Formats: sequence, structure tokens, C-alpha cells
Amino acid sequence: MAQQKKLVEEITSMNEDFAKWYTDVVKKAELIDYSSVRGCMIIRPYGYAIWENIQKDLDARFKQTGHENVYMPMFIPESLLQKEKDHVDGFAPEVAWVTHGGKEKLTERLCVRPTSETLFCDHYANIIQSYRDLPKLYNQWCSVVRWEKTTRPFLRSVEFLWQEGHTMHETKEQAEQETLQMLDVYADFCKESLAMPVLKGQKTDKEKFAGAVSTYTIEAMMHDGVALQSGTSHYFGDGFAKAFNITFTGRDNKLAFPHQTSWGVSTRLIGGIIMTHGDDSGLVLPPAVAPVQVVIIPIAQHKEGVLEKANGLFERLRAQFRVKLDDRDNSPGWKFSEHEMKGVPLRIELGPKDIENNQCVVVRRDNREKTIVSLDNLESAVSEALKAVHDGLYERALKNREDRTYTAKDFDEFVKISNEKNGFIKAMWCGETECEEKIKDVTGVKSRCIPFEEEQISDKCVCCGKPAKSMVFWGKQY
RNA sequence: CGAGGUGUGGCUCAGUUUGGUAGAGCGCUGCGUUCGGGACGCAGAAGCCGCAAGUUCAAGUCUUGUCACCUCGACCA
Repeated sequence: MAQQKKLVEEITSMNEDFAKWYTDVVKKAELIDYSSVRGCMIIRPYGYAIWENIQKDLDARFKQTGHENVYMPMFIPESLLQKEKDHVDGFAPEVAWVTHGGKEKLTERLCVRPTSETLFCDHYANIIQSYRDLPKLYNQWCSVVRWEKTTRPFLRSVEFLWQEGHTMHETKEQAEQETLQMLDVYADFCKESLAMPVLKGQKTDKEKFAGAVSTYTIEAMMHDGVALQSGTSHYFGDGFAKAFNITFTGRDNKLAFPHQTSWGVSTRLIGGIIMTHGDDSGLVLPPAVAPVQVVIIPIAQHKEGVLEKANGLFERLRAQFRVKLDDRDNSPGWKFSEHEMKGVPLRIELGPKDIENNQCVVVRRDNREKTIVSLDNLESAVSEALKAVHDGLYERALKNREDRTYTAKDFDEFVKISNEKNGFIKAMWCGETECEEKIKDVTGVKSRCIPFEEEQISDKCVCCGKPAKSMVFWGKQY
């Protein structure tokens, strides 16, 4: 037979141009559209459905760990933003300001929240009086605005959707424990629901959040070897509490400042999913958050009984799975490609031959493996196949990270690796910001984190040769 | 924000050098034939050429400005 003619332009191959591949996928999978506001994106139904699934899953994990949802205003008066110095220094350059209400100029301008620490603190000052009021475990789902100079869909946009948890605790220990607990919640979620392996660790002083005592991070590696900071959890100590005069009467009847945390993940996770799992045919979605987990494609659907039978399968499966029957009037091949582009984890093909044999063909998106399944035990086969897709994605992502993780013992080696490869570089560090900056200036590579699981590569700093304090993962980032 | 690039039906682009009645493929609509990896035929709809000024008898094409997007740097979730 003649070669199949290409009707639709394919997306750019990952190896040819990863950045272009990314934007192609984001557009062709109908996740977003560009809007008429610079740097702001329209999240389309298919993209938003992924976010809804992420929200639903994470929100349940937050509730399980005792958190409550609230909603804070989107405006912050300038005076409030300025109460904590490091914080305002960190965010002031990238906030949007509201200066007028209608035609009236405001006496105090309002910023559109870039993050809500200050609003939560302002409120906490009012409602926290006693140790009996602690802990306060609040979270909010909202959007924030940061006037970024260069933007990319999901990875960095001027407005983005996220959740921000803000908690207050009686003791330092409790707050630190909360900080680490939420980092674990994020890491577990990434592994169990997004099939994304992440490194847990602490940010260096240079990279930590504006106003935080310590910042913890989960770092994922994208398919091209570039890092993505996928979630952060901060311990604030009592710095904000002092700045906002939040006090409580302790068990000893003395006034004390509570200890604070905040933690967040954003729609950036969707960018992470795309760049972790996607391939040259488009998106590949982890089953737990895929808007459509299974698509049924009837073959020769005009023939007697095919559509009826396909519809029967649809009715059976929808009780347990997010399933879609594609009975549009396109050719099966066209539908295959379309749903591969959109990353649907499983495809079921059902044609006259199958119906004759009481079977269907189940095809995995991650490796295109085809299995013939008896219709008698379809539900369990689908369930197993979805799990296999999840595991397959996780293993592949983990292998990619391992293959792209290098070790540098001295500076020359570090420079050589960073010039030749994208990936994580493990190297020892003395703890001085000076060395961190030198490494960045020379190689363009930044510190990702000091991992919780450190290795003793050597006893000397890779940069200055002085005694090393910790091992650091280094890498380029999105 | 610095350097480079691109803006022409929904999409990808040709046309700009040398100003002279807006093109192609795909997609879309209708009808028919097809259907196990992006099917085929016939008929049709759809663009004041990113936007704004200017030069000219005449501007997609020349000039100036402006906006958006892409790539690479500096900054960030």
C-alpha cells in the first residue's frame, strides 16, 4: 500500500528543539490559548480539567493533614506589604499596582497579591490570642500576579493559579515539622499522582524565599535534563510575627510570638507533567490526573452493531473510570493520533473482529503496547493497565534523572560537565555564597538544593577547595 | 530589560528584493464513498496582509512608531 499521507503538521521533535516542542504540545493538546494580556494565558477546558484533578487530589491530602481552606483578598495595601523588609525587597520589583478606583486616585495604592503572607499575618494578628488558638492551619486556592519579564505557558506566567498554605504554630519544632510534613505531602503527590520523581532538599541561603528562615524544595528533572522547582515549603521562624505583632499567651502565661510556615504549588506542575512525560507524539498524562483516562475508539463504526457495543463498553467503564467514547466521523487513525496528542493514557479499540471474539484491544499511551483483552474482565484489565502506565511513566522519568545525574569532584570537572550536559551535578560545597555565585557566573548553573539524602563525594568544596559542609545538587532550571 | 528573529483566511507558510485587482496546502461546511495508525471525490464559505501614522495616482510590499509571539542572555513558582 501507499505510504500514509501526513495530513496534519506534526509537532516539532523534542530532540530538535525542546522549547518549541513544549509550546507545540501545549497548544495542540488544547491546554491553553494565548490571551490579549501579555504573559497571561487562557487555560482551556482540557488544561483546566487537569488542574481540577490536581486540586481535588491535593486538597484531600491537605484536609487529611488537618488544614482548612479560606479566601483572602486579592489586594494588599502598600503599607502591609512593606512590613517585612526582606519580603518586600524580594517581591516589590515584580508586583502590579492598583492606583485608581474608578476615576478617584487611591490615597494608598494596592498591590495585586504576588503571594499572601502579609494578608494572612494581618488576619492572624486579629484572631490569635492564646496557645489554645494554635495551630492555625489555613490554605487558599487562588491566583497570584507577578510581573515577570519573560513568560512561558504554565512555567512562568504573569498570573498563575496556585495554592498557598499559611500556618501558625506554638513552637519552632511544630512549625518546622509542618514545613517538612507539607514537603512530604508534595513529594508523595508528585510520585503517586503525577508519576514524577522529585528530589527533596533545602535551598541555600541565596536561593531561599524572601523572608524565610529556611526554604525546602522538591526538584524535578525534565526530559531535557533541566530542573523544575515543583513545590516549596518555607519555615519563617517568628520574623513575620514580630513584624506584624502577632502574639499569643503561652502555657506559661507569658506573651510569645508564634512560628510560621508557608508552602505552595502552582499550575507550573502541569508544565512539569508535560516536560517529564511527553514525547514526540504529544502529551502523556499520568492516569491519576488525566481528564480522560480511557478513550474508546470504534473501528468501522458504521457497521451493524459496532457503535452499540462500544456504547455498552462506555457505560460499563464510566462507573469506575473517566472514559470517553469517540464516535466522531473521523478515521480511526486520525483519532489515534488526536488522543495521543492529548495524552490519554489508555485507548480501547473495538471493531467487528473483536466483537465476534468477545474482545477488545487495549493500547497503552506510554509505550504503545497492545493487549487483546476479553470483554468479560475488561474492568480489571483496564485498572491494571492504568497502573502499569503510571508505573511505566515513573520508572522512565526516574531513569532519565539517574542517567542525567553526574558527579563532579573538582572545579574543572564541574565546568566540563556543565558545558557538555544538561542535568544534575552532584558536588560538595563549603557553604559560602561566594562559591555559589562563582559557580553560577562561570557555568550558568545554580544550586538546586541540599538533598536530605546526602552523599560524601569528597571532603573539599568543589569550588574553593576548603572543607565541605554539604553536598549540593546543581543544575539549570526553568 | 539587552541581542536576534517572526507577524498575510482557523493553522503552516508563499508573495515584500523591483509598489499595480490577495495565493497554496491543511482545517472548516455540504453530499457521496470509506473506516484495525492522521482516507478519497465533488461542491462551497472564509483574509480591509499585527496595529497606527506617513510617502505615493496606487502600499502586503517603502518609511517611522507601536504591540504580540519565538530564541538566547539577566530576574523568578
